[in-house]
Amino acid sequence: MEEAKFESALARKLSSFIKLTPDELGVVADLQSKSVKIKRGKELTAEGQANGRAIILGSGWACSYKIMPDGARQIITFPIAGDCVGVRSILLRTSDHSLSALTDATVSTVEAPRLLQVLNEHPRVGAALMWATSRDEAMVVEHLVSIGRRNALERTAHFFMELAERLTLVGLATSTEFKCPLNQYVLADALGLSAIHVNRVLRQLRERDLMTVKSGKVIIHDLSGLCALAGYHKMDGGRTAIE
Amino acid sequence: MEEAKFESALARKLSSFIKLTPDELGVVADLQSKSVKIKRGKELTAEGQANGRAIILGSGWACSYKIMPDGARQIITFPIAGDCVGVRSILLRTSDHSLSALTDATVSTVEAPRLLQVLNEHPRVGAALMWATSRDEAMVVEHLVSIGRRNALERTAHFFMELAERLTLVGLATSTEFKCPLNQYVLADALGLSAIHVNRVLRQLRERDLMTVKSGKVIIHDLSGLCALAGYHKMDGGRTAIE
DNA sequence: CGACGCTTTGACACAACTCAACAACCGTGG
DNA sequence: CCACGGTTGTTGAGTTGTGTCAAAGCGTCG
Repeated sequence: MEEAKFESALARKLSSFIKLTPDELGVVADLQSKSVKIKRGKELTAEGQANGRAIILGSGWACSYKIMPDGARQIITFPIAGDCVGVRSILLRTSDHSLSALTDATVSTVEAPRLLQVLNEHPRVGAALMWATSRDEAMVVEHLVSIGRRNALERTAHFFMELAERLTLVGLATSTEFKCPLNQYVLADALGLSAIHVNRVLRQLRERDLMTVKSGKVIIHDLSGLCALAGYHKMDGGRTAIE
Repeated sequence: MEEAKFESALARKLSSFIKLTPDELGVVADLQSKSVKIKRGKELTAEGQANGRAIILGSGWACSYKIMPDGARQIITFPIAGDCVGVRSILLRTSDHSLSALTDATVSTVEAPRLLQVLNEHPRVGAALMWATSRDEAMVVEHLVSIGRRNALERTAHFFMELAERLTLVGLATSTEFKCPLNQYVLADALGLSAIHVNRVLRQLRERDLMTVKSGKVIIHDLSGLCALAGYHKMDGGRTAIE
Protein backbone atom coordinates (compact mmCIF):
# COMPACT_ATOMS: atom_id res chain seq x y z
CA MET A 1 0.00 0.00 0.00
CA GLU A 2 2.96 2.28 0.60
CA GLU A 3 4.46 3.22 -2.71
CA ALA A 4 1.76 1.94 -5.04
CA LYS A 5 -0.36 4.56 -6.77
CA PHE A 6 -3.98 3.62 -6.91
CA GLU A 7 -6.24 4.83 -9.63
CA SER A 8 -9.00 5.62 -7.19
CA ALA A 9 -9.66 6.13 -3.54
CA LEU A 10 -12.01 3.17 -3.66
CA ALA A 11 -9.31 0.88 -5.02
CA ARG A 12 -7.00 2.04 -2.31
CA LYS A 13 -9.53 1.44 0.39
CA LEU A 14 -10.53 -2.01 -0.81
CA SER A 15 -6.88 -2.96 -1.09
CA SER A 16 -6.46 -2.48 2.61
CA PHE A 17 -8.96 -5.29 2.98
CA ILE A 18 -7.73 -7.81 0.44
CA LYS A 19 -5.00 -7.41 -2.11
CA LEU A 20 -6.75 -7.23 -5.44
CA THR A 21 -5.29 -8.58 -8.66
CA PRO A 22 -4.74 -6.21 -11.59
CA ASP A 23 -7.74 -7.84 -13.17
CA GLU A 24 -9.91 -7.09 -10.17
CA LEU A 25 -8.57 -3.57 -9.91
CA GLY A 26 -9.73 -3.20 -13.48
CA VAL A 27 -13.25 -4.12 -12.43
CA VAL A 28 -13.15 -1.53 -9.68
CA ALA A 29 -11.91 1.07 -12.13
CA ASP A 30 -14.60 0.13 -14.58
CA LEU A 31 -17.31 0.74 -12.00
CA GLN A 32 -16.11 4.32 -11.87
CA SER A 33 -15.49 4.80 -15.57
CA LYS A 34 -18.47 7.04 -16.14
CA SER A 35 -17.83 9.62 -13.49
CA VAL A 36 -19.60 12.95 -13.43
CA LYS A 37 -18.61 16.28 -11.96
CA ILE A 38 -21.01 17.62 -9.38
CA LYS A 39 -21.32 21.14 -8.04
CA ARG A 40 -21.15 21.92 -4.37
CA GLY A 41 -24.62 21.98 -2.84
CA LYS A 42 -26.18 19.74 -5.45
CA GLU A 43 -28.63 17.17 -4.17
CA LEU A 44 -27.74 13.73 -5.46
CA THR A 45 -30.57 11.69 -4.01
CA ALA A 46 -33.73 12.76 -2.26
CA GLU A 47 -35.34 10.82 0.52
CA GLY A 48 -38.17 8.77 -0.83
CA GLN A 49 -36.86 8.96 -4.36
CA ALA A 50 -36.85 5.85 -6.52
CA ASN A 51 -33.70 3.93 -5.98
CA GLY A 52 -31.98 0.93 -7.44
CA ARG A 53 -28.52 2.32 -7.86
CA ALA A 54 -25.44 2.93 -5.79
CA ILE A 55 -23.19 5.95 -5.94
CA ILE A 56 -19.43 5.88 -5.72
CA LEU A 57 -17.76 9.07 -4.64
CA GLY A 58 -14.52 9.60 -6.52
CA SER A 59 -13.54 12.85 -4.86
CA GLY A 60 -15.08 15.55 -2.71
CA TRP A 61 -17.29 15.48 0.33
CA ALA A 62 -20.99 14.74 0.63
CA CYS A 63 -23.48 14.28 3.43
CA SER A 64 -26.40 11.94 3.81
CA TYR A 65 -29.18 13.21 6.02
CA LYS A 66 -32.82 13.33 6.91
CA ILE A 67 -34.97 16.39 7.34
CA MET A 68 -37.51 16.55 10.14
CA PRO A 69 -40.99 18.04 9.72
CA ASP A 70 -39.85 21.19 11.56
CA GLY A 71 -36.94 21.62 9.19
CA ALA A 72 -34.23 20.32 11.51
CA ARG A 73 -31.64 18.20 9.82
CA GLN A 74 -29.81 15.16 11.10
CA ILE A 75 -26.72 14.23 9.14
CA ILE A 76 -26.11 10.53 9.19
CA THR A 77 -22.71 10.32 7.62
CA PHE A 78 -20.27 12.23 5.47
CA PRO A 79 -19.33 10.14 2.45
CA ILE A 80 -15.84 10.96 1.25
CA ALA A 81 -13.68 9.84 -1.65
CA GLY A 82 -13.85 6.10 -2.08
CA ASP A 83 -17.17 5.67 -0.30
CA CYS A 84 -20.13 3.84 -1.79
CA VAL A 85 -23.57 5.06 -0.88
CA GLY A 86 -26.72 3.04 -1.08
CA VAL A 87 -25.26 -0.39 -1.74
CA ARG A 88 -27.29 -2.05 0.94
CA SER A 89 -30.55 -0.45 0.04
CA ILE A 90 -30.33 -1.29 -3.61
CA LEU A 91 -33.16 -3.71 -3.00
CA LEU A 92 -35.41 -1.16 -1.39
CA ARG A 93 -37.72 0.65 -3.69
CA THR A 94 -36.96 4.05 -2.30
CA SER A 95 -34.00 5.68 -0.67
CA ASP A 96 -34.28 6.19 3.07
CA HIS A 97 -32.26 9.39 3.15
CA SER A 98 -31.10 12.32 1.09
CA LEU A 99 -27.60 12.89 -0.21
CA SER A 100 -26.00 16.22 -1.06
CA ALA A 101 -22.58 17.33 -2.19
CA LEU A 102 -20.85 19.52 0.37
CA THR A 103 -18.02 20.40 -1.99
CA ASP A 104 -17.57 20.04 -5.70
CA ALA A 105 -17.27 16.32 -6.26
CA THR A 106 -17.02 13.55 -8.82
CA VAL A 107 -19.41 10.64 -8.62
CA SER A 108 -20.13 7.47 -10.53
CA THR A 109 -23.48 5.80 -10.58
CA VAL A 110 -23.76 2.03 -10.53
CA GLU A 111 -27.07 0.52 -11.50
CA ALA A 112 -28.34 -2.40 -9.50
CA PRO A 113 -27.92 -5.05 -12.23
CA ARG A 114 -24.34 -4.05 -12.82
CA LEU A 115 -23.57 -4.29 -9.15
CA LEU A 116 -25.19 -7.69 -8.83
CA GLN A 117 -23.22 -8.83 -11.83
CA VAL A 118 -19.95 -7.80 -10.22
CA LEU A 119 -20.93 -9.53 -7.01
CA ASN A 120 -21.46 -12.72 -8.98
CA GLU A 121 -18.59 -12.65 -11.41
CA HIS A 122 -15.97 -11.18 -9.11
CA PRO A 123 -16.76 -12.50 -5.67
CA ARG A 124 -13.55 -11.15 -4.20
CA VAL A 125 -14.34 -7.65 -5.36
CA GLY A 126 -17.87 -8.19 -4.13
CA ALA A 127 -16.63 -9.29 -0.75
CA ALA A 128 -14.40 -6.25 -0.52
CA LEU A 129 -17.32 -3.99 -1.38
CA MET A 130 -19.48 -5.69 1.20
CA TRP A 131 -16.69 -5.32 3.73
CA ALA A 132 -16.53 -1.60 3.02
CA THR A 133 -20.26 -1.13 3.39
CA SER A 134 -20.35 -3.20 6.57
CA ARG A 135 -17.69 -0.92 7.90
CA ASP A 136 -19.80 2.09 7.05
CA GLU A 137 -22.79 0.62 8.78
CA ALA A 138 -20.73 -0.06 11.85
CA MET A 139 -19.88 3.61 11.84
CA VAL A 140 -23.52 4.57 11.73
CA VAL A 141 -24.06 2.40 14.77
CA GLU A 142 -21.14 4.03 16.53
CA HIS A 143 -22.59 7.40 15.62
CA LEU A 144 -25.87 6.40 17.20
CA VAL A 145 -24.08 5.34 20.36
CA SER A 146 -22.20 8.59 20.35
CA ILE A 147 -25.29 10.74 20.19
CA GLY A 148 -27.11 8.59 22.69
CA ARG A 149 -24.50 8.23 25.37
CA ARG A 150 -21.61 10.65 24.93
CA ASN A 151 -21.70 14.28 25.95
CA ALA A 152 -20.96 17.02 23.47
CA LEU A 153 -17.23 17.08 24.10
CA GLU A 154 -16.66 13.34 23.92
CA ARG A 155 -18.96 13.10 20.95
CA THR A 156 -17.13 15.74 18.98
CA ALA A 157 -13.75 14.24 19.79
CA HIS A 158 -15.00 10.84 18.75
CA PHE A 159 -16.35 12.16 15.53
CA PHE A 160 -13.03 13.63 14.48
CA MET A 161 -11.12 10.50 15.45
CA GLU A 162 -13.36 8.43 13.26
CA LEU A 163 -13.15 10.92 10.44
CA ALA A 164 -9.37 10.94 10.64
CA GLU A 165 -9.27 7.18 10.40
CA ARG A 166 -11.54 7.13 7.37
CA LEU A 167 -9.55 9.82 5.61
CA THR A 168 -6.31 8.01 6.34
CA LEU A 169 -7.68 4.90 4.69
CA VAL A 170 -7.93 6.76 1.39
CA GLY A 171 -4.76 8.75 1.87
CA LEU A 172 -6.38 12.09 2.69
CA ALA A 173 -5.01 12.51 6.19
CA THR A 174 -1.76 12.21 8.04
CA SER A 175 -1.77 11.22 11.69
CA THR A 176 -1.80 14.86 12.76
CA GLU A 177 -3.62 16.82 10.10
CA PHE A 178 -6.24 16.81 7.38
CA LYS A 179 -8.39 19.07 5.29
CA CYS A 180 -12.02 19.28 6.35
CA PRO A 181 -14.62 21.50 4.68
CA LEU A 182 -17.24 21.06 7.39
CA ASN A 183 -18.42 24.28 9.00
CA GLN A 184 -19.93 24.49 12.45
CA TYR A 185 -23.50 24.37 11.21
CA VAL A 186 -22.85 21.17 9.36
CA LEU A 187 -21.01 19.68 12.30
CA ALA A 188 -23.92 20.61 14.53
CA ASP A 189 -26.38 18.75 12.33
CA ALA A 190 -24.16 15.71 12.38
CA LEU A 191 -23.48 15.74 16.10
CA GLY A 192 -27.02 16.46 17.18
CA LEU A 193 -26.01 19.78 18.72
CA SER A 194 -26.64 23.44 18.03
CA ALA A 195 -24.06 25.28 15.97
CA ILE A 196 -23.35 27.58 18.86
CA HIS A 197 -22.63 24.73 21.16
CA VAL A 198 -20.32 23.18 18.60
CA ASN A 199 -18.37 26.41 18.69
CA ARG A 200 -18.01 26.22 22.45
CA VAL A 201 -16.96 22.60 22.27
CA LEU A 202 -14.35 23.30 19.63
CA ARG A 203 -13.01 26.05 21.79
CA GLN A 204 -12.67 23.65 24.69
CA LEU A 205 -10.83 21.15 22.54
CA ARG A 206 -8.50 23.92 21.48
CA GLU A 207 -7.96 25.24 25.02
CA ARG A 208 -7.16 21.76 26.22
CA ASP A 209 -4.53 21.48 23.50
CA LEU A 210 -6.24 18.47 21.97
CA MET A 211 -7.08 19.65 18.48
CA THR A 212 -7.71 22.76 16.40
CA VAL A 213 -10.26 23.29 13.65
CA LYS A 214 -9.53 26.30 11.52
CA SER A 215 -10.28 27.42 8.00
CA GLY A 216 -10.98 24.03 6.57
CA LYS A 217 -8.18 22.26 8.30
CA VAL A 218 -8.07 20.02 11.35
CA ILE A 219 -4.89 19.68 13.35
CA ILE A 220 -4.53 17.01 15.98
CA HIS A 221 -2.29 18.09 18.84
CA ASP A 222 -2.75 15.21 21.23
CA LEU A 223 -3.98 12.02 19.65
CA SER A 224 -3.89 9.82 22.71
CA GLY A 225 -5.57 12.49 24.77
CA LEU A 226 -8.38 12.69 22.25
CA CYS A 227 -8.78 8.94 22.10
CA ALA A 228 -8.95 8.77 25.87
CA LEU A 229 -11.54 11.54 26.00
CA ALA A 230 -13.66 10.02 23.27
CA GLY A 231 -13.31 6.43 24.35
CA TYR A 232 -12.24 5.79 20.82
CA HIS A 233 -11.10 2.41 19.60
CA LYS A 234 -9.63 1.94 16.20
CA MET A 235 -11.85 -0.02 13.87
CA ASP A 236 -10.97 -3.46 12.71
CA GLY A 237 -9.08 -2.84 9.54
CA GLY A 238 -7.82 -6.39 9.36
CA ARG A 239 -8.46 -9.34 7.18
CA THR A 240 -11.69 -11.24 7.02
CA ALA A 241 -12.73 -14.77 7.77
CA ILE A 242 -13.12 -15.38 4.07
CA GLU A 243 -9.97 -15.64 2.02
CA MET B 1 -51.13 -13.44 3.95
CA GLU B 2 -54.36 -13.43 5.90
CA GLU B 3 -55.36 -16.97 6.66
CA ALA B 4 -52.12 -18.77 5.92
CA LYS B 5 -50.27 -20.12 8.91
CA PHE B 6 -46.55 -19.69 8.60
CA GLU B 7 -44.10 -22.01 10.22
CA SER B 8 -41.98 -19.18 11.45
CA ALA B 9 -42.04 -15.47 12.05
CA LEU B 10 -39.23 -15.09 9.57
CA ALA B 11 -41.19 -16.85 6.84
CA ARG B 12 -44.12 -14.63 7.55
CA LYS B 13 -42.04 -11.50 7.39
CA LEU B 14 -40.26 -12.44 4.18
CA SER B 15 -43.57 -13.33 2.59
CA SER B 16 -44.72 -9.78 2.99
CA PHE B 17 -41.87 -8.91 0.65
CA ILE B 18 -42.17 -11.57 -2.03
CA LYS B 19 -44.42 -14.57 -2.12
CA LEU B 20 -42.14 -17.53 -1.58
CA THR B 21 -42.73 -20.94 -3.16
CA PRO B 22 -43.18 -23.97 -0.89
CA ASP B 23 -39.70 -24.94 -1.95
CA GLU B 24 -38.28 -21.62 -0.85
CA LEU B 25 -40.25 -21.69 2.36
CA GLY B 26 -38.55 -25.00 2.97
CA VAL B 27 -35.19 -23.32 2.68
CA VAL B 28 -36.23 -20.69 5.18
CA ALA B 29 -37.46 -23.37 7.55
CA ASP B 30 -34.25 -25.30 7.11
CA LEU B 31 -32.19 -22.30 8.17
CA GLN B 32 -34.01 -22.45 11.47
CA SER B 33 -34.04 -26.21 11.86
CA LYS B 34 -31.45 -26.31 14.61
CA SER B 35 -33.00 -23.88 17.02
CA VAL B 36 -31.87 -23.60 20.61
CA LYS B 37 -33.68 -22.41 23.71
CA ILE B 38 -32.04 -19.47 25.41
CA LYS B 39 -32.62 -18.20 28.92
CA ARG B 40 -33.58 -14.61 29.62
CA GLY B 41 -30.50 -12.49 30.29
CA LYS B 42 -28.14 -14.75 28.40
CA GLU B 43 -25.51 -12.98 26.31
CA LEU B 44 -25.55 -14.34 22.77
CA THR B 45 -22.69 -12.37 21.25
CA ALA B 46 -20.15 -10.13 22.89
CA GLU B 47 -18.72 -7.06 21.23
CA GLY B 48 -15.37 -7.86 19.71
CA GLN B 49 -16.04 -11.57 19.71
CA ALA B 50 -15.10 -13.62 16.67
CA ASN B 51 -17.94 -13.62 14.22
CA GLY B 52 -18.83 -15.23 10.95
CA ARG B 53 -22.34 -16.30 11.69
CA ALA B 54 -25.81 -14.84 11.73
CA ILE B 55 -28.50 -15.44 14.31
CA ILE B 56 -32.17 -15.87 13.57
CA LEU B 57 -34.54 -15.19 16.40
CA GLY B 58 -37.44 -17.62 16.36
CA SER B 59 -39.26 -16.24 19.37
CA GLY B 60 -38.63 -13.91 22.28
CA TRP B 61 -36.99 -10.52 22.58
CA ALA B 62 -33.33 -9.56 22.51
CA CYS B 63 -31.34 -6.36 22.49
CA SER B 64 -28.16 -5.42 20.71
CA TYR B 65 -26.09 -2.78 22.41
CA LYS B 66 -22.74 -1.26 23.17
CA ILE B 67 -21.28 -0.53 26.57
CA MET B 68 -19.31 2.66 27.17
CA PRO B 69 -16.15 2.81 29.25
CA ASP B 70 -18.12 4.34 32.13
CA GLY B 71 -20.62 1.49 32.07
CA ALA B 72 -23.40 3.34 30.29
CA ARG B 73 -25.26 1.29 27.74
CA GLN B 74 -26.71 2.29 24.41
CA ILE B 75 -29.19 -0.15 22.96
CA ILE B 76 -29.14 -0.13 19.19
CA THR B 77 -32.15 -2.27 18.40
CA PHE B 78 -34.46 -4.86 19.88
CA PRO B 79 -34.45 -7.94 17.69
CA ILE B 80 -37.78 -9.76 17.88
CA ALA B 81 -39.15 -12.97 16.42
CA GLY B 82 -38.25 -13.27 12.77
CA ASP B 83 -35.28 -10.94 12.92
CA CYS B 84 -31.84 -11.85 11.66
CA VAL B 85 -28.87 -10.39 13.46
CA GLY B 86 -25.42 -9.99 12.03
CA VAL B 87 -26.14 -10.80 8.42
CA ARG B 88 -24.34 -7.79 7.09
CA SER B 89 -21.30 -8.13 9.30
CA ILE B 90 -20.73 -11.72 8.45
CA LEU B 91 -17.67 -10.57 6.57
CA LEU B 92 -16.22 -8.64 9.46
CA ARG B 93 -13.90 -10.55 11.66
CA THR B 94 -15.46 -9.39 14.86
CA SER B 95 -18.90 -8.33 15.96
CA ASP B 96 -19.37 -4.63 16.48
CA HIS B 97 -21.91 -4.95 19.25
CA SER B 98 -23.20 -7.27 21.95
CA LEU B 99 -26.46 -9.18 21.88
CA SER B 100 -28.46 -10.36 24.87
CA ALA B 101 -31.75 -12.13 25.36
CA LEU B 102 -34.29 -9.95 27.16
CA THR B 103 -36.76 -12.79 27.54
CA ASP B 104 -36.49 -16.52 27.14
CA ALA B 105 -36.01 -17.03 23.45
CA THR B 106 -35.31 -19.52 20.71
CA VAL B 107 -32.51 -18.85 18.28
CA SER B 108 -30.92 -20.54 15.29
CA THR B 109 -27.37 -19.95 14.25
CA VAL B 110 -26.43 -19.77 10.60
CA GLU B 111 -22.78 -20.12 9.71
CA ALA B 112 -21.40 -17.85 7.02
CA PRO B 113 -20.84 -20.55 4.38
CA ARG B 114 -24.39 -21.80 4.72
CA LEU B 115 -25.76 -18.30 4.31
CA LEU B 116 -23.63 -17.63 1.25
CA GLN B 117 -24.82 -20.90 -0.19
CA VAL B 118 -28.45 -19.92 0.24
CA LEU B 119 -27.75 -16.55 -1.32
CA ASN B 120 -26.34 -18.31 -4.35
CA GLU B 121 -28.71 -21.20 -4.77
CA HIS B 122 -31.90 -19.43 -3.84
CA PRO B 123 -31.50 -15.86 -4.98
CA ARG B 124 -35.11 -15.03 -4.25
CA VAL B 125 -34.76 -16.10 -0.66
CA GLY B 126 -31.46 -14.27 -0.59
CA ALA B 127 -33.07 -11.12 -1.92
CA ALA B 128 -35.80 -11.37 0.69
CA LEU B 129 -33.23 -11.75 3.44
CA MET B 130 -31.29 -8.79 2.15
CA TRP B 131 -34.51 -6.81 1.99
CA ALA B 132 -35.20 -7.61 5.62
CA THR B 133 -31.74 -6.61 6.74
CA SER B 134 -31.86 -3.41 4.70
CA ARG B 135 -35.07 -2.63 6.45
CA ASP B 136 -33.42 -3.15 9.81
CA GLU B 137 -30.56 -0.90 8.87
CA ALA B 138 -32.96 1.79 7.80
CA MET B 139 -34.44 1.54 11.28
CA VAL B 140 -31.07 2.04 12.87
CA VAL B 141 -30.70 5.19 10.80
CA GLU B 142 -34.12 6.36 11.87
CA HIS B 143 -33.15 5.64 15.46
CA LEU B 144 -30.07 7.81 15.04
CA VAL B 145 -32.18 10.63 13.66
CA SER B 146 -34.57 10.21 16.52
CA ILE B 147 -31.91 10.55 19.19
CA GLY B 148 -30.20 13.38 17.39
CA ARG B 149 -33.14 15.58 16.53
CA ARG B 150 -36.29 14.57 18.38
CA ASN B 151 -37.01 15.50 21.98
CA ALA B 152 -37.78 12.87 24.57
CA LEU B 153 -41.51 12.84 23.96
CA GLU B 154 -41.37 12.65 20.18
CA ARG B 155 -38.58 10.13 20.36
CA THR B 156 -40.47 7.81 22.66
CA ALA B 157 -43.61 8.05 20.60
CA HIS B 158 -41.65 7.33 17.47
CA PHE B 159 -40.00 4.35 19.05
CA PHE B 160 -43.30 2.72 19.90
CA MET B 161 -44.74 3.40 16.47
CA GLU B 162 -41.84 1.67 14.84
CA LEU B 163 -41.99 -1.19 17.28
CA ALA B 164 -45.69 -1.65 16.62
CA GLU B 165 -45.08 -1.82 12.91
CA ARG B 166 -42.35 -4.40 13.29
CA LEU B 167 -44.44 -6.53 15.59
CA THR B 168 -47.38 -6.33 13.23
CA LEU B 169 -45.22 -7.65 10.43
CA VAL B 170 -44.73 -10.91 12.32
CA GLY B 171 -48.24 -11.04 13.70
CA LEU B 172 -47.41 -10.03 17.26
CA ALA B 173 -49.40 -6.83 17.41
CA THR B 174 -52.83 -5.55 16.53
CA SER B 175 -53.27 -1.95 15.54
CA THR B 176 -54.08 -0.96 19.10
CA GLU B 177 -52.19 -3.29 21.37
CA PHE B 178 -49.18 -5.52 21.86
CA LYS B 179 -47.13 -7.26 24.50
CA CYS B 180 -43.84 -5.58 25.32
CA PRO B 181 -41.44 -6.83 27.98
CA LEU B 182 -39.29 -3.69 28.00
CA ASN B 183 -39.02 -1.97 31.35
CA GLN B 184 -38.18 1.69 31.82
CA TYR B 185 -34.48 1.08 32.35
CA VAL B 186 -34.21 -0.78 29.09
CA LEU B 187 -36.26 1.84 27.28
CA ALA B 188 -33.99 4.51 28.70
CA ASP B 189 -30.89 2.81 27.33
CA ALA B 190 -32.50 2.54 23.94
CA LEU B 191 -33.83 6.09 23.81
CA GLY B 192 -30.71 7.75 25.13
CA LEU B 193 -32.57 9.01 28.21
CA SER B 194 -32.49 8.35 31.93
CA ALA B 195 -34.96 5.84 33.31
CA ILE B 196 -36.54 8.52 35.41
CA HIS B 197 -37.15 10.74 32.46
CA VAL B 198 -38.65 7.84 30.55
CA ASN B 199 -41.11 7.54 33.36
CA ARG B 200 -42.06 11.20 33.06
CA VAL B 201 -42.44 10.87 29.32
CA LEU B 202 -44.63 7.80 29.60
CA ARG B 203 -46.80 9.64 32.05
CA GLN B 204 -47.21 12.47 29.60
CA LEU B 205 -48.17 10.10 26.83
CA ARG B 206 -50.73 8.61 29.14
CA GLU B 207 -52.11 11.94 30.30
CA ARG B 208 -52.47 13.08 26.71
CA ASP B 209 -54.47 9.94 26.01
CA LEU B 210 -52.03 8.80 23.37
CA MET B 211 -50.83 5.48 24.71
CA THR B 212 -50.39 3.48 27.90
CA VAL B 213 -47.53 1.21 28.90
CA LYS B 214 -48.38 -1.06 31.78
CA SER B 215 -47.21 -4.43 33.02
CA GLY B 216 -45.70 -5.67 29.83
CA LYS B 217 -48.44 -4.39 27.57
CA VAL B 218 -48.67 -1.37 25.32
CA ILE B 219 -52.05 0.06 24.39
CA ILE B 220 -52.39 2.64 21.66
CA HIS B 221 -55.26 5.04 22.31
CA ASP B 222 -54.69 7.54 19.55
CA LEU B 223 -52.67 6.25 16.65
CA SER B 224 -52.90 9.30 14.44
CA GLY B 225 -52.10 11.57 17.35
CA LEU B 226 -48.99 9.57 18.07
CA CYS B 227 -47.89 9.58 14.45
CA ALA B 228 -48.34 13.32 14.29
CA LEU B 229 -46.38 13.85 17.47
CA ALA B 230 -43.57 11.56 16.39
CA GLY B 231 -43.46 12.63 12.78
CA TYR B 232 -43.76 8.98 11.99
CA HIS B 233 -44.02 7.64 8.47
CA LYS B 234 -44.76 4.04 7.77
CA MET B 235 -41.87 2.22 6.25
CA ASP B 236 -41.96 1.03 2.72
CA GLY B 237 -43.21 -2.49 3.00
CA GLY B 238 -43.87 -2.77 -0.70
CA ARG B 239 -42.38 -4.73 -3.49
CA THR B 240 -38.88 -4.28 -4.77
CA ALA B 241 -37.41 -3.24 -8.09
CA ILE B 242 -36.24 -6.78 -8.60
CA GLU B 243 -38.87 -9.41 -9.32
C1' DC C 1 -44.16 -11.91 55.75
C1' DG C 2 -40.04 -9.84 53.81
C1' DA C 3 -37.31 -9.12 49.79
C1' DC C 4 -36.80 -7.80 45.39
C1' DG C 5 -37.70 -5.61 40.93
C1' DC C 6 -39.96 -2.05 38.94
C1' DT C 7 -42.49 2.32 38.93
C1' DT C 8 -43.58 6.89 40.58
C1' DT C 9 -42.74 11.41 42.57
C1' DG C 10 -40.26 15.63 44.16
C1' DA C 11 -36.38 18.87 44.56
C1' DC C 12 -32.47 20.38 42.58
C1' DA C 13 -28.40 20.71 39.27
C1' DC C 14 -26.43 21.17 34.97
C1' DA C 15 -25.68 20.51 29.99
C1' DA C 16 -27.20 22.20 26.01
C1' DC C 17 -30.41 25.41 23.58
C1' DT C 18 -32.09 30.07 22.19
C1' DC C 19 -31.67 34.70 21.29
C1' DA C 20 -29.03 38.58 20.29
C1' DA C 21 -25.11 40.73 19.17
C1' DC C 22 -20.69 41.40 17.22
C1' DA C 23 -16.20 40.13 14.91
C1' DA C 24 -13.47 38.03 11.39
C1' DC C 25 -12.98 36.51 6.90
C1' DC C 26 -13.54 36.46 1.83
C1' DG C 27 -14.74 37.31 -2.74
C1' DT C 28 -16.82 40.90 -5.60
C1' DG C 29 -17.35 45.08 -7.76
C1' DG C 30 -16.89 49.94 -7.81
C1' DC D 1 -7.46 49.89 -3.31
C1' DC D 2 -11.14 50.00 -0.46
C1' DA D 3 -16.07 49.46 0.55
C1' DC D 4 -19.43 46.03 0.67
C1' DG D 5 -22.42 42.04 1.63
C1' DG D 6 -22.54 37.37 2.72
C1' DT D 7 -20.88 33.64 5.15
C1' DT D 8 -18.81 31.75 9.15
C1' DG D 9 -17.08 32.09 13.73
C1' DT D 10 -17.29 33.99 18.64
C1' DT D 11 -19.30 35.50 22.96
C1' DG D 12 -22.63 36.56 26.71
C1' DA D 13 -27.11 36.14 29.22
C1' DG D 14 -30.97 33.78 30.22
C1' DT D 15 -34.05 29.59 29.52
C1' DT D 16 -35.26 24.78 29.41
C1' DG D 17 -35.01 19.90 28.82
C1' DT D 18 -33.06 16.21 30.89
C1' DG D 19 -30.07 14.13 34.43
C1' DT D 20 -29.10 13.16 39.40
C1' DC D 21 -30.19 12.07 43.98
C1' DA D 22 -33.33 10.48 47.35
C1' DA D 23 -37.32 8.25 48.87
C1' DA D 24 -41.57 6.07 48.78
C1' DG D 25 -45.28 3.00 46.60
C1' DC D 26 -46.57 -1.45 44.69
C1' DG D 27 -46.67 -6.13 42.89
C1' DT D 28 -45.02 -10.60 42.88
C1' DC D 29 -42.79 -14.48 44.40
C1' DG D 30 -40.37 -17.36 47.51
